[in-house]
Amino acid sequence: MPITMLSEDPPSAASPEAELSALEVAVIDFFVSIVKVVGVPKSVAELYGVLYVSPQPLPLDTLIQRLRMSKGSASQGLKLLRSFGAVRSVYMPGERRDHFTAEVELKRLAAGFIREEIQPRLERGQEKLDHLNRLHDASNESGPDAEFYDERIYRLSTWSRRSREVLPLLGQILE
Amino acid sequence: MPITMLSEDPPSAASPEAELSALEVAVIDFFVSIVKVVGVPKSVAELYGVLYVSPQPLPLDTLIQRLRMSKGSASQGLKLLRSFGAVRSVYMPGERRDHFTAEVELKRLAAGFIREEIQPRLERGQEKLDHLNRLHDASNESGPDAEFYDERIYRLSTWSRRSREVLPLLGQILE
DNA sequence: CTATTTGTTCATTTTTTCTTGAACATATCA
DNA sequence: TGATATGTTCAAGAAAAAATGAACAAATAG
Repeated sequence: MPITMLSEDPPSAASPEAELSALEVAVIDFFVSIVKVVGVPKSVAELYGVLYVSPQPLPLDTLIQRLRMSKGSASQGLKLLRSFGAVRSVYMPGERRDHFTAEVELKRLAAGFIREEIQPRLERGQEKLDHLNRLHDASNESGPDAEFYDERIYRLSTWSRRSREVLPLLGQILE
Repeated sequence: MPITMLSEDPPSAASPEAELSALEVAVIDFFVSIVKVVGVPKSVAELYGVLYVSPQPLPLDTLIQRLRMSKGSASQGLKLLRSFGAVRSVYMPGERRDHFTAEVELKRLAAGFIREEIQPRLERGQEKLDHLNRLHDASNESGPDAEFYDERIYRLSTWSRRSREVLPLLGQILE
């Protein structure tokens, strides 16, 4: 986020091509700094940041102009944000273009992210684990370390189960 | 993990340059499949996988030979794993080289990862948030959307606090 | 129906991240 | 001490991920 985009004026939806305000820059900066935790591209954090501090829903154009971002990135970023439920498109009477607004409940954000990003990975892990179990059952290992292998493989199943138990809880904990 | 490295033989620490066994490949495959959740390089998952199914602690050489990995990657990967507490180096009587063994308690693994990777990021986020708050206090905004901005900025603090509360809990939940 | 606006997809380019390998440091042995 | 073994660091190359921009599709206004 170039410092040169700073503006003293308050952010305004009335002027789509206005520079980002100091407030907007600071909010975006916050989102960009934490978004790496969840492995999402910076551009997505930028989009979310602008929508987060916008009193009005904004159309694609406005986001592109204010963030100096390509249409492709913006379109894909919004698609991702919508899949998480982090952004919704809002009907604006008399407006032809889609307008987007940010979902701001932490609980929902977390739930969407877990559902779309974490769960699928855990499922793929589970498939690998099934394969591993079949392999182990078939081999009928009987060396001196047989017990060790049994234990380690069994432990993976425990991990897998534990993770699947904890994830939904996480959603509940967040208020 | 090339399929050509498959071996029907049981994994053996006695033969450091032996091909990876089918069991080892399957275990590594499992770790590689889930490691993207935590944003750690594949090579690190491979190292951990080999140690996880090894009845004996293994030295760097062995890991390099069996995984066909460069010395640099192996050294750095082990450093990272040690920082998480996912791998410990073990004293082996009469052995000159360091030997490594995997920590297998999910609770400890999670705690180490949170401490080393998540917490620092949240702290940097908190700094950004402090900056944002100073900015907002100084500006003394009074437009029609003043309340809206107040609410959104306040909400970020709530998120930040909530995250810091939940993380330690996570460690406790995992048995 | 046609022209225009709006939005998506995807091949290419750019950026970031990971891996390698060689130089350097450190420790141990003879 | 010098020679060898072990391990780390880091610049450069390779691989992966993200961003761009142009072609395409869909919708709507005239």
